[in-house]
Amino acid sequence: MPPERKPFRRIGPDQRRDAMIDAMLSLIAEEGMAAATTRAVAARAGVTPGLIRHYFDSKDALLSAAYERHMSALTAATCGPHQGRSAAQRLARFVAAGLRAPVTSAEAVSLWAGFLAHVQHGGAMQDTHAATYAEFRDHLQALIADALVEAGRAVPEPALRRHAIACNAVIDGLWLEGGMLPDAFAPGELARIGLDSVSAMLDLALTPDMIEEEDTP
Amino acid sequence: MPPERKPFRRIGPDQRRDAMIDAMLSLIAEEGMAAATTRAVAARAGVTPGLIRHYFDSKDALLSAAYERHMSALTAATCGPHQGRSAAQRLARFVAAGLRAPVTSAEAVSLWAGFLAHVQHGGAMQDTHAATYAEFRDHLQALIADALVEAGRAVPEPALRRHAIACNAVIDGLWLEGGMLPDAFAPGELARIGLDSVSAMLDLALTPDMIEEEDTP
DNA sequence: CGGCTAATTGTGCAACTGTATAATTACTGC
DNA sequence: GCAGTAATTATACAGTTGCACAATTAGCCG
Repeated sequence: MPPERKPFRRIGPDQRRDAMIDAMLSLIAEEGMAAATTRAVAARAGVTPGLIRHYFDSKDALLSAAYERHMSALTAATCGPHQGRSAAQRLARFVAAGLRAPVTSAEAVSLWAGFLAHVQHGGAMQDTHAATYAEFRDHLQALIADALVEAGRAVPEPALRRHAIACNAVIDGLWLEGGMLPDAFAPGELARIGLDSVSAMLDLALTPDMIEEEDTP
Repeated sequence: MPPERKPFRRIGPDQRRDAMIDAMLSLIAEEGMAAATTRAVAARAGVTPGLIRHYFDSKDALLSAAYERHMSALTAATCGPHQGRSAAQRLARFVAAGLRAPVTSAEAVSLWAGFLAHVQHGGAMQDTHAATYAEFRDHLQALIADALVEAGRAVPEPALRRHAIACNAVIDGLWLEGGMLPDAFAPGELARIGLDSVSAMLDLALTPDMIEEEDTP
């Protein structure tokens, strides 16, 4: 009797890559970075450990790919093309989008936390980190500038930078709290607090009705 | 010839414990959580790996002790007894203290990041986390309440809670940015931004002169 | 000075990790 | 159909890790 070997199907290379990245992400989110071993990832992806090395140069490469995917998903969900009649409305929607699921969620924050330590201590992940951070803050600063100009206020660049730093901080802080203590806030509460805070800091009215869905097609 | 054995001195038990905790903390801050193995910690503490188990039930117990120490150091430095003539001044000093070294520093944030992932996934560290967080926010909320009452403003409890959440978020966010991009901000810049933000959010004047050192003994 | 105790050392081990590599097999083009 | 090739499996290996345990020794108390 021939030794039984696991049967398998060949699927598209991109699909396999994605399956492994998905497995890695869900493992980190659910059981933490320490549990995300090559064997565990392979098992969850329904493959043999050896296959990981066929698609990625090393475990670190897989980790980098996973990090990149997670961060670009977050950025896309927040910075995505928010339509709005006014600049103020676009800003309001940006703030609210970042403080709602799926961006603000226990899984997203858990993942980010798992990666954070690895980002700081060398590796290719630092580039992704810097790029993501810069994109987010630049986007926010542009939205703020537009909204202030729209309101007829000329703000010099240093003050604009400070505004962007501060608004970014509130959003980050609320995002963190919301992800780490999911039950401590009512749905929509964080978005409202974020809106109020940014309003106060910029002295610019951002009202809840700005973020409501539009039913007019 | 008798096999040479490492000579050693007996030092107070508390001192040894502290040495191991120190070793663990500096190791995590400098080289990340992954590098903080029992052997590495023992080596840095100038001790044999076996001794760790004599003082701590497990590596996790040492980790918990280290986490507790780091967080209580942070809390003490921020919530510490800030004297001030007015409630507004005490609030201003609280904010500024949290956004200055050593609280806001690459080491402190690196350490926190290293622990963060472990906190979320079980263990005794969650209690420390919850306690630290609650202490910090309650302290902040009390300071805000005092400052608003002092200004003759009666604020209902739900609004007060939202204020505390928002102020806490700005401080956390700025702290994070400051620790992760230490060179992106001028000295004192974060404290100023924090002060301005809290001022705007509470509609309460917190001026830079409130946080200056007093020379009168 | 001489023992007692606990602090400290040294060694070993079983489990696990990332990775290398050879052996198989499912699919593709002819 | 049939060969060729890339995808996939299986196995093995060297290094590390946390931890257990017995052997030593420093300091204290009489």
